[in-house]
Amino acid sequence: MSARDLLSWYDRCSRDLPWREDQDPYRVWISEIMLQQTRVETVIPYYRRFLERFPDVGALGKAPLDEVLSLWSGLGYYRRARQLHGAAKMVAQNGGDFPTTAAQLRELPGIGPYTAAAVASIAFGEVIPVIDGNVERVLARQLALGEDPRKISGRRKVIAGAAELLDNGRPGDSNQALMELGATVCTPRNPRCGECPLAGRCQALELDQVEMFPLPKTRKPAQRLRRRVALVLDGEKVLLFRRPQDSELLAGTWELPWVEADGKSARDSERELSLRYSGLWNLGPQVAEVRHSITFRSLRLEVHRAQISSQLTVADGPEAGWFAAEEILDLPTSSQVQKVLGAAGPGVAEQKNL
DNA sequence: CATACGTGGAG
DNA sequence: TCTCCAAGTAT
Repeated sequence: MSARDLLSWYDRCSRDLPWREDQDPYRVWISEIMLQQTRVETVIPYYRRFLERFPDVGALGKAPLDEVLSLWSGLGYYRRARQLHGAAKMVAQNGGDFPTTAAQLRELPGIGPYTAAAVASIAFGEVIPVIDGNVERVLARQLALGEDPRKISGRRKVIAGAAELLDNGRPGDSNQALMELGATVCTPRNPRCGECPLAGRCQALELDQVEMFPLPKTRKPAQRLRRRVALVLDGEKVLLFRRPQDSELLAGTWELPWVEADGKSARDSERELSLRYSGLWNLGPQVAEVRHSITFRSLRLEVHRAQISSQLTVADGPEAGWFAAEEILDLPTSSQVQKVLGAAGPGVAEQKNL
């Protein structure tokens, strides 16, 4: 049972993933950004589309931000897309050559300690351990760590453990092996300890308390919110508004007009809509209800048909536009919008019973 | 150091 | 339905 066992396990059992076809820094970088807090299965189709459209850092740097956001639509954490684009411009400016060390990579927007170490070790062979959620969990179990692996003291122990398991000859594979182990064997629930190449050195297993580690994180309870969403149609076209590029939430994406509904009458909502988006609003019947959750908020979206005065001067409010269904596919949108339009979009609204 | 940022799958 | 949380980063 040793670091060598981990690497040989990886050589035998690693998954075939599209970003493992080579060690091109651009491709490794894109995959690492997409994989931040996002599951492998979710990332794969996005990664393929993205690489097809932006095959190299030059292509990405030259592209309009809107197109990048559009290919990111539904993937979440949209700040990643803007920072990716910003970093691509910086790298392209530098002749297309990536920084080659973790310390230099760390300077690029969107690249923190984890991503810098991942790209440096995988693409450039730097001997540096990566610490992600998988590694924290694997090491917390190995060490039966009785403290939060994200706090200073715990983190020190995790780093030491990861460094010990690092193979100096193949740091990239070695790092991926530890993450792969966490993703496929040393899973949060129902770990498959019988298949673990490190089982012999696992203190949590020895105590028969594998699932007790790592210590649970404290979690903020989700807020419950009810919102009224206005579906304004002009023939096949839907009225959408763009969120400001500097908004904290879903920046730069297009959304349907909405207001908080909690404790408010439909009349209140009409007034708020006109205040926020300008124009005169008339809320019609509800045509759908959509549930959606977004970072500690669970949303109940009541979708209403609505009309707006024809003398709407959108120049007074946020950027607005009318779009047909096919056009919306090419727009930066969030998954929330896709859900609502799927449930109550043009042509569907009439068939909905509510 | 705590908090905010999206989303969808699993149990 | 509900809770947890996944290859983190920025503030």
